[in-house]
Amino acid sequence: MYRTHTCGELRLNNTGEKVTLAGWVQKIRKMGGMSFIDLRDRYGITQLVVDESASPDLNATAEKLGREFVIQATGIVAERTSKNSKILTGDVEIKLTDINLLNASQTPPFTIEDETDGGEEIRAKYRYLDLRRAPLKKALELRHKMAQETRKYLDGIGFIEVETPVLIKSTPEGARDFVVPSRMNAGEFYALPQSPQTFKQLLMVAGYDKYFQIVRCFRDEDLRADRQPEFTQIDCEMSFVEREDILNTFEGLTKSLFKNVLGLEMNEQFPRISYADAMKYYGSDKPDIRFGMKIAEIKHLTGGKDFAVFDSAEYVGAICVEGAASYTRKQVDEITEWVKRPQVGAKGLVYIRVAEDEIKSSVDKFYTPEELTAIANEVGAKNGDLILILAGDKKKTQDAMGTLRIEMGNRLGLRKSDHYAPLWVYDFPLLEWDEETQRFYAMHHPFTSPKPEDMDKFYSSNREDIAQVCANAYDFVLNGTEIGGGSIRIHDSAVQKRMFEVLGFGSDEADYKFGFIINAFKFGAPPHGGIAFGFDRFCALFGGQETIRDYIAFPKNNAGRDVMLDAPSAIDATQMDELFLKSTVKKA
RNA sequence: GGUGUGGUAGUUCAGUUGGUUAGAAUAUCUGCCUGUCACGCAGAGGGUCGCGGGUUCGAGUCCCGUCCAUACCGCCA
Repeated sequence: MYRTHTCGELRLNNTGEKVTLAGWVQKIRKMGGMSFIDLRDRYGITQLVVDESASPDLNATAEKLGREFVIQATGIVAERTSKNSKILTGDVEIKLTDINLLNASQTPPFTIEDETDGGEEIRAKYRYLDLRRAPLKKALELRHKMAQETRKYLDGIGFIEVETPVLIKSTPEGARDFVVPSRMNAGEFYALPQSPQTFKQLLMVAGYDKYFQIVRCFRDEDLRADRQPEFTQIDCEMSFVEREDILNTFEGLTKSLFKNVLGLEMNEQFPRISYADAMKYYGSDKPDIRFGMKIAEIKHLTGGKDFAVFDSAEYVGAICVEGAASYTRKQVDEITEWVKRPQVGAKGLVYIRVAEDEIKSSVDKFYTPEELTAIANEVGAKNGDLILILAGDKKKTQDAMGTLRIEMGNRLGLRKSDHYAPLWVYDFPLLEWDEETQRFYAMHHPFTSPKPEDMDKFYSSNREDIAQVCANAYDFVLNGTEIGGGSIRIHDSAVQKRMFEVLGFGSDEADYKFGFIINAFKFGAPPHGGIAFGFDRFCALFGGQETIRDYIAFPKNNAGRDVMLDAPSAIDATQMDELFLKSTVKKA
């Protein structure tokens, strides 16, 4: 037996017991006649003591130890003379009688501590060392807990977890597919699933009316702090349900996760907002409602004063930044520069300072104090507030207002990571017209059902009508991050056929890409719908982080590389030949 | 594909107007130290200043190119 206890469990009531621990040497403090060794494992840190009572052998072994050596240590649990309240085992220490060196270690390239001295890159290369650190360990433990609670909850309400294949068929709509060449079928490729979408719908046809899966998905698109090429979804589908059934079911799941993982009781129903209102009031389809600062359209208050910028603008939007009237000219200029960056894309920024005795703006030339006060009233500004105004093309300016709102929320510290504001967004547009390719694209995916009341428009021959069709789709948003999305699906093969027609697929093309599902729908498809949650993001938000990388044991870097494995990499000529591939670029 | 930021000791960083032998902290090693827990004290070793080219008497510093990392935009049904 390697150990009798872990490094995290010994307490005062173990005093006098002979114990054996095994773990990694976190730190050695040599005091001359005695030494302290911090021994670490997954469960904690326990202090070992080598003092004058130790044998020469023991002293010799202790002398050789370095950081991250793996040892087995036997001794007697003793109460410390000076206790350490920072660690759970801080009241006790082990007076060593024996050390067994199990494995030496090279000096690690960075310190294995909560606040490491290592940067991102070196830690990614030595991920197995980074994972020894407590913050990463906590992240993975949180993820584990989330997964277990999800399974427990969904199992408890009758869901069945079904695994779906990873080698599937490429359907080049939406994100790019990762593809896998087939050795047994010359010149043909599998694709890795972007989601198990079609399979879960086929499971509905098969009668498994409550399905879920915690499943890996793959998308070959550029990465972000919250986007990895392979990521995990909590993927769900239900039959004989309407939108409300799905929303209530997964609101229940979310509440149970909050309760059982974070200890937060959320008794209120989650707020719900339409896509149109989300855009209008927050300039985003995933509003962060941890703070107010709603956007107000003020075009009607700005006209006819010869201010060309506002007069020529399709849209004028304003937000009220509470308490920011004290911002200096320099600070306002800096925000102006910020909104003019290409990433935000505003042409300029108009401000109004609302102070006790006067109302002052960057457009005083054009507007009287009374007119400015009318704007202040419209956005609900009080004394001491600063109003920020952008104008221009409606869609772009709304987006920019949304970005500015988030930025001001950050600057004012209104986006607290330990405060959770869930939100459902629904009634998304079904389709988006793309000028470049002159066709509609599905905003969600091509199996999303139009809202029943929009069915007439859906069958209209007028492009404007079709563009206005609302989807029976919904997103789950937490703190301004899109966590989940889903829809009620099309289960009628005629409607599905119309959808492919609207998307500009010929019936041959639709058959080639989606023939299996069109066929399946001819055999009694039940009404169904579902949702998928981005599990990595969900975990990161529960952990109070914006980046998902620490919640994935072995993530990829910004360029989609695994810098530890050095993948992707070239393969040798034999492998290439077997797969009917020609070497064009790199040699191994 | 684009924009910003960064690349200097094992690691995290500083390095002024282009000017002597490129510094600090931490890590490592050596010695001292019997109650430390960010131990302390004394000392030592450790550098292709990402890479290539250019300007210059002289480049970590300026210019051009390139690679890498990172955040964002495009992209992500």
